[in-house]
Amino acid sequence: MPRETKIPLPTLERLATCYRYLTDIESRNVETISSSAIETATGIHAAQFRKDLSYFGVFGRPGIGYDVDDLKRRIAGILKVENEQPVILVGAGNLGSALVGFFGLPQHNFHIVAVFDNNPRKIGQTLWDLQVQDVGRLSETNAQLGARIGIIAGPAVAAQNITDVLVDAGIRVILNFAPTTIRVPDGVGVRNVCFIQELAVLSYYLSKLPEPNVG
Amino acid sequence: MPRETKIPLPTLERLATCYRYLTDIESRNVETISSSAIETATGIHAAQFRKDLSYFGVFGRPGIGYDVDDLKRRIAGILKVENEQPVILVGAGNLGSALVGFFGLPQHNFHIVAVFDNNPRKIGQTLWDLQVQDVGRLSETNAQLGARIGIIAGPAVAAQNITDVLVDAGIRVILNFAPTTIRVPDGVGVRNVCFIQELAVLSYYLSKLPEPNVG
DNA sequence: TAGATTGTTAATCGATTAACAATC
DNA sequence: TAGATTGTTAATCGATTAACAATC
Repeated sequence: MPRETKIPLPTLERLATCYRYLTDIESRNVETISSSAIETATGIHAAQFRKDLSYFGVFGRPGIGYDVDDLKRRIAGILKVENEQPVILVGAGNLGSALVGFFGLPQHNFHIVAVFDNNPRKIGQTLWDLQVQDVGRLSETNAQLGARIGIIAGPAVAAQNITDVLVDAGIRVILNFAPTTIRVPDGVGVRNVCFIQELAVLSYYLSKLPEPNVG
Repeated sequence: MPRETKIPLPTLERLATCYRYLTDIESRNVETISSSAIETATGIHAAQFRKDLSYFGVFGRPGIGYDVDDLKRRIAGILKVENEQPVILVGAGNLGSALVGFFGLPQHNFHIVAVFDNNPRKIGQTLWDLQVQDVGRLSETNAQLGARIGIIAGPAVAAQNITDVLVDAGIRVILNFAPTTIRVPDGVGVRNVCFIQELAVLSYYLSKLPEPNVG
């Protein structure tokens, strides 16, 4: 099998942004869209967007632009988000609860099919339509469910243990909300979301901004 | 005033990661740490980390490494996270509630001092130690509080309105959790966190991973 | 046809990495 | 001193942008 050209990570992130945008405008009756219209709406540079698509041989029509439905389908095909995918979540705290209840997830074909925690006070409780399960039974449960996407919404101290359990249960990619670095074996993908780091970067921005209304 | 060298964004993100890590190990009695130990712990390449620090004239000792306390203080000074900073939050839903209750925020000197919503059923309710206020009074309230950091935890359809209100109220940097692109005037900083986009990128990873146990 | 917008190339820009003299 | 690790330079690498012939 010929190796696919290595796709830059920023390209994938931009395609995800674009896909989210196309989902937004689907309801409106727009048939075609140009790369510069996408730039206006999303901030993604038009030439860059066209280049991003060119990695995958996605084509618009010169002089016209892109068919919205077609473009959306093509990007969905690239990101492999056309079909429902089961997701398991570890950590039934506030954040975990927010994620399970987040209506945007099913809308984008991600379905949280099980929630786990190690806190006996939480195990057995109901979170929306799911019953919180003992994290000790995660592997067993996922043998049935077959999820390959996992979300860590537990505290930093537990994150590495949770990671190990997830990987053991066949999870192949992990979205980590715990503010700590987790180690995974080769062949497992991780993305980290860390509120505090985001705020820290914004704090730097803030310190560099000129003060308004001074003098 | 001589213009400071433009700092690469990835440098700031790495410094934020490093800072979070140094906060973690503060409790353990480690006095010094080398750039390669930081690489092991955080995945940040050692040479890159040293280069990152060099933008700011932060120095370790050849042959020894970095004094942990000193390094932490210096990075805090760069990111301007040494002192408590007030933060206001818009959106008292599940995510907003999770953020207000997130113990990691005060630990890192970010204090959510007010929560707003436009839903009459939520206004007046208590979220942890805060009472949800009418978003219509945000500007008025923030005139007292003086927060310059804002968090958007509302739905995508409301995000642009919320943004405008925040900017109007003197907010200078915004952490946006709504899955949509917001427009801000020049001089206002934004960072977006979008769960769905993270999952979409992971979904791509997943499709590229070799299937284990096949054949 | 004229106008608009594409895909792609080449030029630019910026970030990462390797290497090493300096130094604790 | 010998070993370790720094800060910085130069080389490499990769991503972004501008420009334009092709084409609807």
